[in-house]
Order: sequence, then structure tokens, then C-alpha cells
Amino acid sequence: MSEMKPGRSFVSAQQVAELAGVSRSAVSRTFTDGASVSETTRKKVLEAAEQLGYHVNHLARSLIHEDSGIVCLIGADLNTPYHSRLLDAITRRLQAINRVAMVINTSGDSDSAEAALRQTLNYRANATVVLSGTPPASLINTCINSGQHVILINRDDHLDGPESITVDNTVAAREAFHMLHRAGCRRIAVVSSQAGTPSLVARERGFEQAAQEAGLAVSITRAGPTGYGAGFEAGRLLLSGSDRPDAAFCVTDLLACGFMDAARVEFGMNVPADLCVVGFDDIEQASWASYQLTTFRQPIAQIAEHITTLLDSDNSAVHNGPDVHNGPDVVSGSGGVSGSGGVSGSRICFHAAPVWRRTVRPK
Amino acid sequence: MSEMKPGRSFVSAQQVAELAGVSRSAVSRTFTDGASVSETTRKKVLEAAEQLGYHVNHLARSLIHEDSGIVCLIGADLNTPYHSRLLDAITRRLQAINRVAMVINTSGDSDSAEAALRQTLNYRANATVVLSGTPPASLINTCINSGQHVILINRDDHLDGPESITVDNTVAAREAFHMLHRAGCRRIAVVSSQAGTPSLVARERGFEQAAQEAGLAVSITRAGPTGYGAGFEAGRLLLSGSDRPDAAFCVTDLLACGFMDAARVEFGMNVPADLCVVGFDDIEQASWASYQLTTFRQPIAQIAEHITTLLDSDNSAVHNGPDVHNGPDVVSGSGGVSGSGGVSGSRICFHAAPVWRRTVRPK
DNA sequence: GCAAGCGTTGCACAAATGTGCAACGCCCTG
DNA sequence: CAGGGCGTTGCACATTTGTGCAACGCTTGC
Repeated sequence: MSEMKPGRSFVSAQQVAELAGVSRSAVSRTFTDGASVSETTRKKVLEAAEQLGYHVNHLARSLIHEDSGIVCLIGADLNTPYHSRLLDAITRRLQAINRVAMVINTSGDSDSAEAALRQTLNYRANATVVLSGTPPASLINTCINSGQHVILINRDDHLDGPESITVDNTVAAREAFHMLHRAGCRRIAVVSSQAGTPSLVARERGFEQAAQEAGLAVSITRAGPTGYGAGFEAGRLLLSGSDRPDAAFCVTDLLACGFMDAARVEFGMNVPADLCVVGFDDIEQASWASYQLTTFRQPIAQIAEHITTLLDSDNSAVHNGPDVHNGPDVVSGSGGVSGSGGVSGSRICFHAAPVWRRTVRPK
Repeated sequence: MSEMKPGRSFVSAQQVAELAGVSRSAVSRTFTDGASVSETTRKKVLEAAEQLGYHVNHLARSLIHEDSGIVCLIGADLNTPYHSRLLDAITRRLQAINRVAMVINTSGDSDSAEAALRQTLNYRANATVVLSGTPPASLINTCINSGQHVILINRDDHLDGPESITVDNTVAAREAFHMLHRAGCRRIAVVSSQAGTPSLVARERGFEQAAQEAGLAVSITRAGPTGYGAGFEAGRLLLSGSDRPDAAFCVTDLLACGFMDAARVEFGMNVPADLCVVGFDDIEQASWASYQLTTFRQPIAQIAEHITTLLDSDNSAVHNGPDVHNGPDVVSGSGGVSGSGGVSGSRICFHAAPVWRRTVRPK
């Protein structure tokens, strides 16, 4: 079956029409939902298409429709557990609503976020989801003015135009402090990185603030990039001093894993007997038996699902199930108008729920 | 700056031309490398484009050229450390040669590999890279006949048409056996999964074969999907029996991590004193202090680079550096003709180098 | 000063598709 | 049997871009 000529090029609707003995319009209508074609010609067309290996050219199709079906995902450090899970979840949800993901990796250069947004515009993407990096505001406005959705994930820099999905880092970080404080910890270290991402800064600040309100001072260590190695290094630095901390809040699970390993391997410490640790993100490794890390869960599935609801909001012709996606976890979903000139995009903020495991002593 | 009308749609070259007072051809030529435009009109066009927020429509552009610039990456379990690293490396390399990656996630349905290949054709992708799953051969042929590259990664099922990049799983697995055998291990277990991926099967077989030649019998345990949980479960099963194995070859690092944790946490065993472990892939966690896993390194960077050289092979106009990409690691790069009707795609097989860490006793 | 040459510009057509409109044929009804 | 109506079909035009070809103008050399 499926005997096709060695054409060495893509098959066009014209060729199918000629083989089937109909007009090109008939071919087009055969592959258009709801178009008027008789059953006999439809059959002829489908047979010819199968024989030639024809597939509708979505690029040409999107010249006419507004909808290209492409959604651009822009991010760096895609090999990170958190980012890769997010990527996995988003791509899966996008396909469920007949979109396809275009991934632009902005690791490397600093100005690659700008190039990424340009690609988004070049390919007439339906929407742009920014997972990391901060593109210039003027380009974001160009995207929005072109009719794109621009969705910022976990970038708390309160820009005016784009839609944004965040996690309540500050509240969670405050909760982290109280978990450790209630467990009796008094010399608490904050382990962060030099990345300076808005979310990380918010976690540092939230924790620091809660500590201050309780009359405690905390030290912040930023040993390198956000990862296992930096956490390990931070552990080495902090635990070799004379007055060891009795707890650490690591703004990322990867940092926490590195920190824990340094404590155990390099200093023979016992977690949580000698040292309590709290992380953030709830990556898969946090639940591994070697770590059993108490942490805060990023609601990745809900984030991915909310993205799809944002995309569906302008495509009125949707036949989905009832909208029961986000229940009591939504902290704030105000989509009101603000600012001077432009209408602000909708904002939603999910709650990061604590996940109790074994790196914090029970009170 | 960048004052633009609230057009709510993408800007076309026509609008730029009208604003700049030139013909649309001039706009097109301004954004085409090597086209003949005077400096004055180029300036007028660029200014108008900046003002309107114009970006060339790559979809329309690829209607004329053969080259869409899109490369489809098809894979499942993208949140896995191995796959996410591969994805990260490939997307980065693709951007370096001015391609953009379209990611299709085939987790979930079983027949989604077929749908993925259809998407590839729909979007006139320049090439299709299959990271996992086995698409039907007829569709692969359609892709090839349409002028696409089809590149299979680590799928040792010797298909005829597509290009393939593999790692020499069999040789590495045999080496794994000899590492353990030389370390004095005699009751060796093989820990695998129920996935039945070609690479995993090759690793099982290679190890089993080497053991047989040495006069040893090995047991193969397949506790579930390829992941930490299945490794942990396998450890629980294997180590609770009366005659515990003294070594385990886990066909994946994730399985190895789970297995090690079961041995240590559930049974209080010491690695490598009581039990030697060898993994495969060299994921990041293998180098963490808690594991220090002896494993085999997948040459991810070289795989990604080889993909780009395959893509450049037909685009003769390339101005890259000298081709010094794959040195002595290449095992077999025969691209000869074989089979009856079709020309077989090029095949390359990289060597997976052993990475000695601390989970195997030194002899 | 005139003609040749060259750089630049615009027209028209190409690429692959969707769709409004008119026409055509068939069926049913009066 | 004729006419109206309806489903189907093809033509032509729309989408956005690149490019060959011809024309135009400016410069330069004789």
C-alpha cells in the first residue's frame, strides 16, 4: 500500500486533485471540517491523497486563518528537573487542544530572549510562554499588538501588558520560616544562588521578612548558579564555620539536595537531627528515599492547564468539558484594568502547598 | 519609541511599504540577504518596520523556499533527566544553525507517534528527530519521500530508510559485566524495566551474553516503567530473598538510583562494600555525592552535533568551522547502500564511555 | 553631448491553501 | 412534465512573501 512516486518534495493539493480527477477546491474541502463535499468525491480524494502521501500544509493554511496553531515556549536551563517537568506538562496540554509547541532555548547569550521573541513573531505564533529570562518590554508590546498572547510564568516583575501566572513565593517562604521556627530552629541559613530570578528573590525576601518579624536574623548565601553544585558548595562554606546553622531554607530543591549531601558526606551530619532543611519546587528527586525533602510544591499541572484556558479564551469555538480546573488553590485571579495606557493582562497566582517529608523535625 | 497602531493583527510587508512610500518588493529585498536595495530606501524601510513592529512571516517565506527552518523533535517522557538533557542539547545546537525546534510529546496514547509524524508533515518540517517511540514505517517513508530527514536516536531496530544515531549498547553492557566480574562479583542481577525499548533490550542482551560466556547465569528483573520507583521496587524484591545478589547492572541510572536507595534505606546495605552497582546514561544525579554511581556516559553533545551535520549535508551553503566534531569515539559510520529497493540512510554509532565512580569495588 | 552600463525599482507571477459566489445537476413536488 | 430547491463543484480571489524581468535613472567615458 501507499505506493508513491520518488518525488523528493512535498505533495501539493494540486497533484492530488489531478490524480483524483477533481478540482483543487474539492481537495481543500475534503480536509476542511464542515465543508460541503459529496461522499463519492471525498472518497476519491482521500484515496489519491493516501497514494501520494499528501498532508495539508499548515503553513499555507495559517496564511489565511489567523491561527497558526503554534505556541512558542521560551526558556533556559531546560535540563533542570523543574523546567523539564513544566515543559513536559505544557507540551502535553497544548497538544490536547490541537496546538503545537515551538521551543526556544535561551541558554547561552544574554540577549537571546530578544531573539527568541523575534522568532515568535516570525513564525506567527499564537502565543508566547516565557519560562525564564526577561525580554525587552517594547518587544512584548509588539507581540501583544500583533494579537499574540504573552504569558509570563513565575516572573513577578509586574509588567503591564502580558498575562502572568505566578506562584505565591512570598507566602510560601514565610510559611517555610514558621515551619523551621516551630521545629525549634534558631540559627537558620538561607541558601540561594546568584541568578537573581524574580521568584528566587521573592523567596529570599519573604523568608527574611518573616524571620525579622520573629526577631531572628538570617544569613543569605549565594554560592553560584542555581543547581546541585552551588548547594553543595554553600553547605561546605556554611558548615565549616564555628557556629553551624541548625536549619537551612534552600530556595530550590536542587540547592537543597546539594546542601544535604554536603552536610552528610562532608561533615557526617544527620538530617534532621542535626540540621533541618526545607526546599522549594518539589522536583522528583525531593521524594527520593535518600532525601525525603520537605518542600513546597509548584502546581505544574494547574499552571499548564491555565495556559490552555488562556489560549482558548479568544478562540470562542471550543467544545471542552466544564471549567472545573482550578479550585481552592487560586490565590488571586484579578484581571482588572490598571496602569495608564494599556489594558493589563490577566494575572493569576497559585498557592505553593507545603509537602511534609522528613527533613524537618516534628515539633 | 516604537509607537504602533492598535492593529490587533500581524503587520504585513504591504503596510510597511505604504508607510515608507516604496513598493512591497523593496521591503522584501530589505529583509533578504544579498538583495539589491539602495541605502536610502533600506533606511526608510527599516524605520517604517520598526515603527509598525514588522517581522518577516517565515511561514509565507517557506512557501517559496523549500526550507521551513523547522525541525520536529518527537519523544516521550520528556521530564526524564536523560531526555531533557538531550532536548536541551539539540535545541541549542539547532538554534546555532538557524533552525527552530518543534517538540511533539508522545507520552500518553500509544498511536501518538503516528500523529506526531503527521504533524511533522503538516508543518513542512525540515527534519524529524525521533527520540522515542516507533512510528509506522510507511509514514517514515512518506517523510523521506517528501524530502525530510528522518533521524532515529537510539532505536536499534534496523529500519532501512531513515538515518540513525545510536550508542553501542551491546559493547558497553559487555564492558559493564567485565567491570563487575573483575571486581569479584558472582551473583549479579540485571535490573531493567517493562518498557522494552530497543536500547534497553540491547543492554540486557549484551550483559547476559557476556555473563554466559563467562559461565555465569544472571536474573533479569523488570519491575515497572523505567524510573526511580521501578528500581526501588526491584531492589526490594531482589534483596529481601535469601540469596542476595552481590552486584546489580541497572540498564538506566534512574533505576540504579532507586535500587541503591532501596539497598541502603530498606536493608541497611553498604555500597560498594556489600553490593556493587553499575548504571547507564550518566545523568546528572549519578554524580551526586549520595550516589557517585559508576555508569556509562551517553555522548549527548556529540549526538546533538551530529544531527546538525546531517541537516547541513543537503544545505550546501554553509559557512561553519572545520568539521572536527567526532574524533575517536565513532564506532561505525558506514553510510553504504543496502537492501533491495531503497537507499539506506547513514548510520553512526557512538561509543558509551565508562565513568568510574564509587559504586564498584576496585579490584 | 550622447550612449553605454550599472544599480535600483516596480510589476507580475510563483508558492499552497481557504472560501464566497455563481452555476450546474439532481431530486422532489405540484 | 416543469419548476423550485438544495447539495455539490469549480472559478476566481484572498492570504504573505520571494524573485525574474523589464524599465528607469544616474553616472561615466569617449
